[in-house]
Amino acid sequence: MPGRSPARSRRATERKGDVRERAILDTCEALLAQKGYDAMTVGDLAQGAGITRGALYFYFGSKQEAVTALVARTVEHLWERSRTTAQADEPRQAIAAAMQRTVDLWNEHGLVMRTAIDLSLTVPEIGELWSRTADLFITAITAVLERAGVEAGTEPEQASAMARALCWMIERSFYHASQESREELQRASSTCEHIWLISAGLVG
Amino acid sequence: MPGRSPARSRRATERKGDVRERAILDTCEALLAQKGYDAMTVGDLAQGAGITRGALYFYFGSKQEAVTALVARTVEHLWERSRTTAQADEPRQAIAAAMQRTVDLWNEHGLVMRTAIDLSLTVPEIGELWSRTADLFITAITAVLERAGVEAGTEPEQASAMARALCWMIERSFYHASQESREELQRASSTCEHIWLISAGLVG
DNA sequence: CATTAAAATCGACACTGTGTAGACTTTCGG
DNA sequence: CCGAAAGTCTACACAGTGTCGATTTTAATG
Repeated sequence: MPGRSPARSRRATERKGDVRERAILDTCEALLAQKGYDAMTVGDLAQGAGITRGALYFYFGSKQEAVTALVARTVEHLWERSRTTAQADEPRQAIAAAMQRTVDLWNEHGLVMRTAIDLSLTVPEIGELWSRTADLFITAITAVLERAGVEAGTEPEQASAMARALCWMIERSFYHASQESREELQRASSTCEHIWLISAGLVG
Repeated sequence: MPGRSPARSRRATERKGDVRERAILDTCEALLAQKGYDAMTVGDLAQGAGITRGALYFYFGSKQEAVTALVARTVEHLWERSRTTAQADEPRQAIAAAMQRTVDLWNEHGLVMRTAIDLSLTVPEIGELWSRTADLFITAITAVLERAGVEAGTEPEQASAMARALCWMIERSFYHASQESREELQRASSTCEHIWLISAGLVG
């Protein structure tokens, strides 16, 4: 890997490699949509980026590494957004807002997110990224539940564990729905929101 | 594939191939646990079953086919059980019983079930098997919700859609928990049961 | 602007796993 | 006991992977 992780500080001119690297990730995303992870070959990736396999290995050590980088790019963008978004105070509003943001997220990045989920078992790096992302959500849900009056704590029927289950519910529902259509995603969102509200004791 | 699906009727002597086929599937299950799907090779499979690769291709056309057969075997066993299990009338009891059965299922077959879920995207055959299994659960959950007074119908806040979301919640929660430990699975079950009860309006 | 070290690229090679073909052996019903 | 079906093996052709050393391009610098 070239000029990677450590604070890339201010750089005068953009290295040619940076452009290529982006091209590779873009190609990766496109191929993932076209043929899926398994069918996608390192050769395809290189060809799509306009270089040979040999050259591609200069950037990424394997298909997995490339996809991991793609997931990292997407997930960072996702963290960015969640950091800069205001949190509502009133639970009902907070829930509605969170669900809407999540729908947007899946509409934009559904493909990469599904890929991340699929690979989080087999590629530890991706597993780590995704689990950190999930933790963000779980923490947020926990906070809302507690503010709505659900007992705090980590026992099976307290806020933390419930938040985890709700998070998985949303993940899986969106995973499936986002494969179908935007409408389906919207419907899934409504259902999940409803269950979340009930679980928070905000609907009777 | 040799003497497969169609009613195997009563057979005088068991074909040698039937034994071998079972051996292959058993080996497959063991290898899945040891090294996981990706790392498992057709050669490993053959070796584990005491034959050469060439011979293995007599039984299954590929690694995927073998795993599909393993999933089919497990899932059939699962359907069998759900068919012969009595359904309780009282919703609270029905929910508790269903959750307990599901815990048992995951304790026994967690590995294969996780594999099935992972591969249901990439292997259409497995996707079909698993989606049919999920439908069984969704139907059952729907019935319980309706008996508990949740409005019937397929709109996002009616029984059917809610059942689907709850099913995904359980699937995903169990998927993760069953990787950890039996205790974790039991705790996840409690949490899911709690949310199911609340969603059915039976607690609160 | 000539130099030069780093960055980027290429083609060829060795390796591993897949799936197929054809020949050989075992099993077992008639 | 004989012949067909069932089961097995070895050998091969092929795909994709990852590595290596040689070569070309880039861009900072004196």
